[in-house]
Amino acid sequence: MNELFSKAYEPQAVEKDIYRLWREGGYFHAEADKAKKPYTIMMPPPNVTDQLHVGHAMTMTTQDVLIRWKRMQGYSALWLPGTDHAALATEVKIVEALRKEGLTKEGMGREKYMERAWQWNEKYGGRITEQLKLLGSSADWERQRFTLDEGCSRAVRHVFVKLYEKGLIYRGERMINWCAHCGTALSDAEVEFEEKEGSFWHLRYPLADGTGYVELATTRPETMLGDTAIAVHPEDPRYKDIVGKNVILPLVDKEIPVVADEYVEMDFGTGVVKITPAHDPNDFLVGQRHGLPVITIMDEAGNINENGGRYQGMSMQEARRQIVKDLEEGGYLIKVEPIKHNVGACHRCHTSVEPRVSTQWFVKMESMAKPAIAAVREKKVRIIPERMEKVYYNWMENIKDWCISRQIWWGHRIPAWYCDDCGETFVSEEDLTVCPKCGKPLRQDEDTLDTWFSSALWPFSTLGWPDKTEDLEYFYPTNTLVTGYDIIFFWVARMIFSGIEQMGEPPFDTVLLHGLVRDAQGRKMSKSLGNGVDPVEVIDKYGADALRLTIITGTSPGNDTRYSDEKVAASRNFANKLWNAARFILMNIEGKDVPCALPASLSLEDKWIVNRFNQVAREMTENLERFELGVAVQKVYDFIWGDFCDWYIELAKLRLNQEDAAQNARQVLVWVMSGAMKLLHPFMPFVTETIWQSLPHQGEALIVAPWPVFDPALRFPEEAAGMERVMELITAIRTRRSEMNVPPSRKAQLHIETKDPALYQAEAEAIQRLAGCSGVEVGESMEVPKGAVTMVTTGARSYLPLEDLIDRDAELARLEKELKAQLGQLERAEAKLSNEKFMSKAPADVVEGVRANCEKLRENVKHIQESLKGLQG
RNA sequence: GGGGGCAUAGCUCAGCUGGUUAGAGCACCUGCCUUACAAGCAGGGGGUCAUAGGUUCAAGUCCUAUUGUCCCCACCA
Repeated sequence: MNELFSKAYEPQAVEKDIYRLWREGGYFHAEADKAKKPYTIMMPPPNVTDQLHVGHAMTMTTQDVLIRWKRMQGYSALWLPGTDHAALATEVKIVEALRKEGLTKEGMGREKYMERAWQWNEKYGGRITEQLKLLGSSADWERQRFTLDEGCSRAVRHVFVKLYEKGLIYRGERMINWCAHCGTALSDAEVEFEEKEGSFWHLRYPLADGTGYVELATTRPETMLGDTAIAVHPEDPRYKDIVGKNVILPLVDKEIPVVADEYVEMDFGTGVVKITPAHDPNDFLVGQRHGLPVITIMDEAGNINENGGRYQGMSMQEARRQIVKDLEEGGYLIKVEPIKHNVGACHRCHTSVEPRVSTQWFVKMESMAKPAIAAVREKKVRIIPERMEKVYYNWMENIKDWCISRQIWWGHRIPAWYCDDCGETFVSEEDLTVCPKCGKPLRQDEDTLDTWFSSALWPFSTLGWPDKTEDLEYFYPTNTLVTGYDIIFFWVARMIFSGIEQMGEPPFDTVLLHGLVRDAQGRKMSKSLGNGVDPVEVIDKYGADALRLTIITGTSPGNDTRYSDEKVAASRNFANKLWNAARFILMNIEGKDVPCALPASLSLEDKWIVNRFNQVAREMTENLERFELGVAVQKVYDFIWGDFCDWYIELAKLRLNQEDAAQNARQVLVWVMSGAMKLLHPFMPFVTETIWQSLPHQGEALIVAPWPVFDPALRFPEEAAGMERVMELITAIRTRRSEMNVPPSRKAQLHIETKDPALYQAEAEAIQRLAGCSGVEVGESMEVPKGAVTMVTTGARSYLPLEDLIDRDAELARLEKELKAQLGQLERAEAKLSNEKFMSKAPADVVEGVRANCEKLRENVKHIQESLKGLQG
């Protein structure tokens, strides 16, 4: 026997070797193979600098289950892996690393910085892919890509130029979200709103004609430096007279007009709004409508600029304090009211974003959003769970232009060049140096692109696009895109419109959205809470299979799940269960020639287990097709533990000791175990491969073994039902013995009264062994033995004489209780059958079911009544 | 302000298009080292399926409302 087969499963001892076996076998690699159908998953590229967390474990396990299943089904299954340069997220880390060395990016200059960034990237990046391998990810590592590699960069430039030429990319002065800490513009999707305690400062702006003042309220008093008007609602009777007049902007001492605009809500605050077109998106629009000047008062570092007069150089926070103080001293502050309001924060660093007008590059969204919406509406792209479609529509239908330029250096530099001499702008796939118009030197745009611009192209840029490659032809469009519902906007939506725009068809047919993994208390895992789980540690302790099983068990698409060590321990126990079942089989086939094939003749229990296996194979396939991974794995778990181990192996033990029956039993054991390993393999690849390799098998590896297909020749419904009646009896005896505290050593002769003696006779030995009887007597009718307990089960009444152990009154009471229960059920069933409406409206098979049940209950009742009579008499 | 999820055993969750007596894992109780496994085996207790209505022959499942809880979007200064 294989000496690896220690009593307990030790994942650490096998996982590395098995992974190497797969890689060396080249099983992860997929080719454009015309003889096979393609099945493709594009791995959502983790950030280069990421460390494995349970969220990755969820995403990757889900994808690996699907890809392994499809590979076994005979598809050319490509799971294309890679990493994302994660522009801003990574730059933040690089800058931080430099800071520790006392360096700044500005200090070292762009060229030096990029050199260092790439070095840093090489050193710290890529750890994530090694960690993904620990999970068992069967991705095609030969095709691994990086969003900043040469091919992806070429695709990015190609798309940029194409969209620019179509007028879908433009540069302009617009209101954007500015993160002063990161020093860059952000897209709307990168702003998170957090509810914060703030203040509502009520201010008094004097009318320029000296006839009084106007009261207004603001949450951001410092922006008054950029006020170019105040606004009231045109219908507001309170302010009719002042529209068109000027007020004096306090502290700045400048006259600004009072305008009327419907944007103002009369009921909110005082009904007067200060208008700061440069630092509020709504004010910007009001400003445009009224031709107001736009005065930017904040610089890129988040400080008050030269337009801020004596406040110049202060941070926005400092300026606020000083301005409030000055307003108070000047008598302009009426009152301060506490208020809860939502404040936008940078998705990366969580500092408050400041709305700010600046010149940026944008992608025009309207025309691309339309076909992207239609693709989902028409089910060209199916979103699972379906309810998430609404989230997608809602975003796509209200989408604004996408700000794609970032004032950082790590990323795809915008392929735009400016001629300072003639003022022309050139956008080009090739680097330009001199102005094609006037021959003067050109200056390239300093900015880089939003990281999601390149990941939006992932499904085709990774297959060689813009070249027309064989891979692209074969694998595009891809099939299943697996990701968390939290990045529908960032990524899924953008891939869909990019795929349609560039390739003419959506990049995948299905989006499978899984939930988030939370901690045991249901909280989001986060660094600040310190409740994160390191999957590498979990794998070390329990094994990758246990982690994978835990993550898939009990989850359904789109629903969050909780992680706990206890769950992983339970999964580890299941791996151990498999291991021991395999050990048992190996012990029994050692030195014998046992093919992995069903024998010509099958016993009752063989037919039962084979029938069950066949059924489970079908149910699993159905559930996998519906992406119900949690249900699918539950089926095979129950089959292996509940049916195969608890019943079939125990039944087989008998036959293994009988010369004539042993070989058949061995073959069925091997065949079913091997088949079960196939069904479980996508979920628990390491332990199943290890076991499968140890058992007699055909083919070189389980990872490429054919997925079990439902086989009509293996249906044995009659025999399976018979076996289940026998099992019901065994359980009933065990229960009775346990209830009566009969010690296991105490055995008695079992009498079975049944209309189907052949069935029980055939399984007499099994019943004797599993129920702990001294012998079994079967007959069509028999006298109730004295001092016996009675078991009424489907199709049989059985007696177990245990005279001295029986409390006659207790046994009577028990039978009475059971009779009552059965009568109650019978009554309900009969009521249904005599209910005309039920009989006329319920479908025939339901009626038939009730009728059959009714008959069974009547028989049970009869049996119990007879037993009662016997006991009383 | 708009949208959505969840609410089932002490805990974590299944329960597909409504159809016999609502399931599993963990925890708990009882008895077992039955030569694959004590990370195990056998048995057991425990649920008026959040609340109130409604549809139906039939509701955990469908509809309406309510309560609690979590999330997403919007961002009225």
